[in-house]
Amino acid sequence: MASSWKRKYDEIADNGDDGTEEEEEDAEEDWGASMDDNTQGQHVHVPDKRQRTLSTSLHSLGIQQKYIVVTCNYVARKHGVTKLMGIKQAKELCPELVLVKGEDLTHYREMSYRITETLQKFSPLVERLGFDENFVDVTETVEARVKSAFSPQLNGHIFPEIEIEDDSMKDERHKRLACGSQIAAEIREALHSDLGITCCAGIAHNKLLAKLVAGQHKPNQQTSLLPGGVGKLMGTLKTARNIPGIGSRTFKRLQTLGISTVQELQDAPADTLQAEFGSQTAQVMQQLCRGVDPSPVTPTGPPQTISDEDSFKKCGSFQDAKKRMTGLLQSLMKRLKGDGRFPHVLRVTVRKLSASNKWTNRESRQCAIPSHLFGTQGDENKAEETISKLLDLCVVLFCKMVDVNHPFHLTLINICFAKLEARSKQSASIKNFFQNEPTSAQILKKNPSPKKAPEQSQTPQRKSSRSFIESFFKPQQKSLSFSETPNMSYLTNTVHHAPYTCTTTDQQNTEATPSTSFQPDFTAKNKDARNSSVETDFAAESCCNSDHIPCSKLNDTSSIRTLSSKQGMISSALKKEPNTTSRVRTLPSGIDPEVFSQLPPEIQKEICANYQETGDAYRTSTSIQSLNQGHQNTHVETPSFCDNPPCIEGQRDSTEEVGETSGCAKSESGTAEGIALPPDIDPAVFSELPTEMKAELLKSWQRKNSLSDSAQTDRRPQARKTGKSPSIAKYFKKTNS
DNA sequence: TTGATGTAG
DNA sequence: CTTTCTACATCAA
Repeated sequence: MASSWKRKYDEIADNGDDGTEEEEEDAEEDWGASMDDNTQGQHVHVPDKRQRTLSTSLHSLGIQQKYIVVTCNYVARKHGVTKLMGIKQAKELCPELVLVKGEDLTHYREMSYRITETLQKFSPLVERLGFDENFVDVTETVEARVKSAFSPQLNGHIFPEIEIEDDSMKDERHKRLACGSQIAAEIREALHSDLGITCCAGIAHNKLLAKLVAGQHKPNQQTSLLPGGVGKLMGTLKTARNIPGIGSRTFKRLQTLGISTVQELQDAPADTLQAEFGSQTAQVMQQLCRGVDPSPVTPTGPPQTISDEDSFKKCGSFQDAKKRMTGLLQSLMKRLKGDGRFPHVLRVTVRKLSASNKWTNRESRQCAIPSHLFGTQGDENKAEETISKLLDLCVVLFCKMVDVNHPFHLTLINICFAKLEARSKQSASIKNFFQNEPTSAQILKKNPSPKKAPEQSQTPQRKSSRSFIESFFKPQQKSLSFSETPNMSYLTNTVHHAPYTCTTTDQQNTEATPSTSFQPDFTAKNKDARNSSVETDFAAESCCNSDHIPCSKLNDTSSIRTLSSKQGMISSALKKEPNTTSRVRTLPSGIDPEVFSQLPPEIQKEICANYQETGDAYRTSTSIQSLNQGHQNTHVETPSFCDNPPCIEGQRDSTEEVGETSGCAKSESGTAEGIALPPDIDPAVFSELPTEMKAELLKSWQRKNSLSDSAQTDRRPQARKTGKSPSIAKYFKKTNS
């Protein structure tokens, strides 16, 4: 059923898309597959009546993400709907357009992994390329079959489409190709019967070619590349941009050199390319445009990061940002449960609205995740607690990029868990925290927990995968280089078999080894697209609600407060007790003092830094003020760091002070003594700096002071290049272990 | 190691 | 020329 509808959809899509790029079509098919599922009635998104109509392809259908139609079927296209078109416009053009939400990738992801698991039954060498494509190296099976004397018919299409003479099968390469095509057919059948998925496959002797041939016969078919067809296949590409590995940026640079077509790239002088891209990249491109791709099929292990993001028209308040981050953390935590590992690094990325760089402008900040956050065994009811702690970390990172004291406009927030490692099983004693942290982590790393990460079991540790283009350098397969010549690739539309693996066949004529690529049109079951409410606000967790007050107990000298109550309280406290060093320490919310005290000093520092700095900043602000003049005299508006009006008061006062004092003189003298430095700056070192440098540094600290931000990181990705004050700062940091 | 950038689907 | 979501690699600092 699924497949039949799918087939129809594909045909339609195909017909409708004549002049367009291949790759785009692939993508559409995949989304189409998901639509297919909706018509199955397993999920309630599309009414029954519509299913019928949809299945006869009379209805306009689109997949919606946010306010965009990411893809749509041919019927919709007839009405003028296109990819990435706004919902509004699409509805105007096509009022009866049926939209299916496609933001929640859960089901796509799950199906994707089931597909690669299925492929792994045929060979452990399966490399994922996104959610819907896989390369499979079937060399071993091919070798075995070739030896068995049985010579199979070639299954599926061939490229180019020529008559094959009878004795052509005497050519070893053809035999291998035929075997590869058989395997591809078997794989596709397995996908169909096990998962109800249809796909295309390409069979060739390297990944590049397998991927490219796969697209020759679109819906649910497979194509094998004959040894002599490489040149012709490359010739089918309209521009060099269509070569996998040459993205939009690279292509623009090529155009700069007057190179657009594959032919032009092939003809381009090596030095010209080298001058523009460097020798390595240049060489890779030269190989690619000739259909040469020595990169091995590198088995994909479990994901190295787990991230989730949310985009929106505007996020302009701290409160809002926290809600969104909370929502992201919640879904991330759910995903984490299914994985046997825990993240050790947390990264927050934002995209600020900016006139020019609308899409390219993402900024991120990351930090280590204190191990105790995930350390405990029972994550049962701890989830919320963990989320609240993570949120605090996120907020800190967030504030390093966004000055919440000033109006801001974000269009995206992403939270990423990285450095995924097995959790420590021992109910870590305090000692473990201190000494063995890194060690035990490393040990554990070598013994991955037998959890249930999908492909984990079979797959090799970790692939040292490289980006497409770079990957071509590395493994110089001897076999390939000499046996060379042959170009047989097998690629199936949805399935790529990459038959030869460099590793194995040392001397073997890899030439014959087929590599297949599979691109299943996996059908995701779109169970609940509904919980992925787009712009919906997530229930804010208690802890992040602004007015929520202090929590836990105090540790000797430390007072704990929730982040939200935060600012106001912190600043006022500091006012009362301006004396640095021995002052009360304020910890972020949700951090248990006892646990905190057990953390390695550097982690403690990390956690405190921002809060301390905040305090410092306030205390310091007046003295620094003068330096700030030239900068932005005014803008003293309310530094409403907290979302929570009530607690802003104290803070507001203090900042306003700052503003008012602005007229002062003492431009640099103040720098010496009366000023508190950020915690990670050694006063001794600082005092020895040239005054102008001090001024420069103070300025930069002051700028971010208002908030938290220890890293004086305020945006400015470019600051690095100009190498100014921010970057200078690091040289004066205390060596913190 | 961090953060920006490029690529891919 | 937009704008979705996720994942990975490389490279400069």
